Amino acid sequence: MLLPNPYSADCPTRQVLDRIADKWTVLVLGLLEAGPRRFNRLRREVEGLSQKMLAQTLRGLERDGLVTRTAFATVPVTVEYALTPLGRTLAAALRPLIDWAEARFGEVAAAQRAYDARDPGRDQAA
Amino acid sequence: MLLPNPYSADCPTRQVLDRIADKWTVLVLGLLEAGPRRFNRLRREVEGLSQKMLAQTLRGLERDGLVTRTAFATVPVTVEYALTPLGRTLAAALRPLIDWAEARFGEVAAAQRAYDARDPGRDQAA
DNA sequence: CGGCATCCGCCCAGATACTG
DNA sequence: CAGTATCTGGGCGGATGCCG
Repeated sequence: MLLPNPYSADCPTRQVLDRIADKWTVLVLGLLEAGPRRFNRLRREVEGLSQKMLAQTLRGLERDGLVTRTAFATVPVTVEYALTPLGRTLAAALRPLIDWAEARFGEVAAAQRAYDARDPGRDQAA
Repeated sequence: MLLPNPYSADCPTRQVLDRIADKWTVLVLGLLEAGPRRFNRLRREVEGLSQKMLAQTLRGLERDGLVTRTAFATVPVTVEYALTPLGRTLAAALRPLIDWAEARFGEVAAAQRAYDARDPGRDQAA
């Protein structure tokens, strides 16, 4: 087998990264890591996530074998989403990223302010 | 200070995650982790990355204090991009994700095939 | 409750041309 | 080489309405 190379356009790892690149995937996976959740609960817990995008995100995750969708025949119907074992391994791989964001966001924000405040024309020279 | 909460729309960590969510950021950071790179080299090494999107991505990374841009007064001009210390910590946090993609993409692809081949109407019930 | 279908506006990304 | 400027179209995502 050829080495997987995300820098090649047709490599499957690119598809995987593209899914992660989805605006909501990381957040949804993060919530499901704590336990199964119902549709509207996820919707409420991720601020700014529309019902359409949530449905779309969940279908994509289900298709990739990362979450399971289970419908209970209650009235009205109840649907629960949960991580698969594979999904749990991805959530674990994402953990350092979440931690980084929480630990370093202050430095990023400071860099942004410094960048925006500097002389617009200037340039790092050498 | 309030706890950073990526699930709140106005939390700065959301901005950080949104940057990672960029289609190209992870790939560019991955390349720069191996050492400084010039503009056109990056462009060539990431298949499918247009010059416009690369410029845009690099400007965003520079603004966030994750990469430095250094211009050499050669003819024609030479520009080199390199990770900052902060950028290196992010690249390190991204490593498990890259490794996951390379290790597990086969399972994801298999799940996709199984999903697409199944009876379109069916549904996981309980 | 948990969706799907439809419509639509807006932004993003590609293509192209030009510049220091 | 390393960009910026401008135009343009397609698609993403929001809003709304309907259904099991």
